[in-house]
Amino acid sequence: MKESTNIFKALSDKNRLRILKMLQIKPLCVCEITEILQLAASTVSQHLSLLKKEGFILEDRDGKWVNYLINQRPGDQRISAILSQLDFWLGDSQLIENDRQKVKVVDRYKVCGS
Amino acid sequence: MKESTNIFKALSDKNRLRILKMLQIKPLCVCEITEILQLAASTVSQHLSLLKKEGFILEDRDGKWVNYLINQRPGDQRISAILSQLDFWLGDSQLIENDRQKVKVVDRYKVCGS
DNA sequence: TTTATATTTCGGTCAACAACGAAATGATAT
DNA sequence: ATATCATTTCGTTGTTGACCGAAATATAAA
Repeated sequence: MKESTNIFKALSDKNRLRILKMLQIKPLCVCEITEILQLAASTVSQHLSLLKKEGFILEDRDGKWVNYLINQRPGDQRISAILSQLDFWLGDSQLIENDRQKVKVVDRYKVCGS
Repeated sequence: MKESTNIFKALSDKNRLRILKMLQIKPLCVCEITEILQLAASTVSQHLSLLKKEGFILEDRDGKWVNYLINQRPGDQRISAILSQLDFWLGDSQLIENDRQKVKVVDRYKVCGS
């Protein structure tokens, strides 16, 4: 029997919250997120891996890209509760708003593999 | 303007969650919580200080004791949402159930200062 | 005032974790 | 098959946070 993980832990990291809010705009691949957050690709990959493990997001391979997207039907009710109320929990954040603006215009053919 | 603190951070620590659930039974002083969690009093004091700062609990000095209690009217809506749904977020935990049983019988005149 | 008890603050240790770059892997295109 | 690009895994490093004991503070009792 495995000790249940603390659901709040996955959300205690600011960059993981930023990623979740970005994915609410549209699915993104690792290098797009890397570009917006200005973190190493390996770091972003690890955040995504954790969010996936906890059930917040899904991955969908598309050729050489791996797209990550919000999990619309999470097994755990608490996940869907959080996802549907993320704005309520986070409040206003200029940083996150900026991220989301960038998501709308990011182009993987430009930002990846220059 | 102050950067808003991440509300999930206060809840990412297991012992702080245990404390919150204990205080939902009844107000407790530091040494009672110390006895039940089997942590140093200084550690418990720090957890309580953080929970108070975030608005989850209040303190109420009573002579040499400082009682901590759930904040029934938190300024932040998110706090009351969490407090009223803590069971939903935490699920079943034998550890926490045990804590709460102990809260019901703990006696500060016995466990403190001997 | 002195003593005792409860709590907080302080300084330090250790473990957990976020971050990085390099190497390994997966997939496409040449 | 080889080259290229996207991603993941691995090993390391610096930071953060939980924890402790000792010292300082607050209150009550003697």
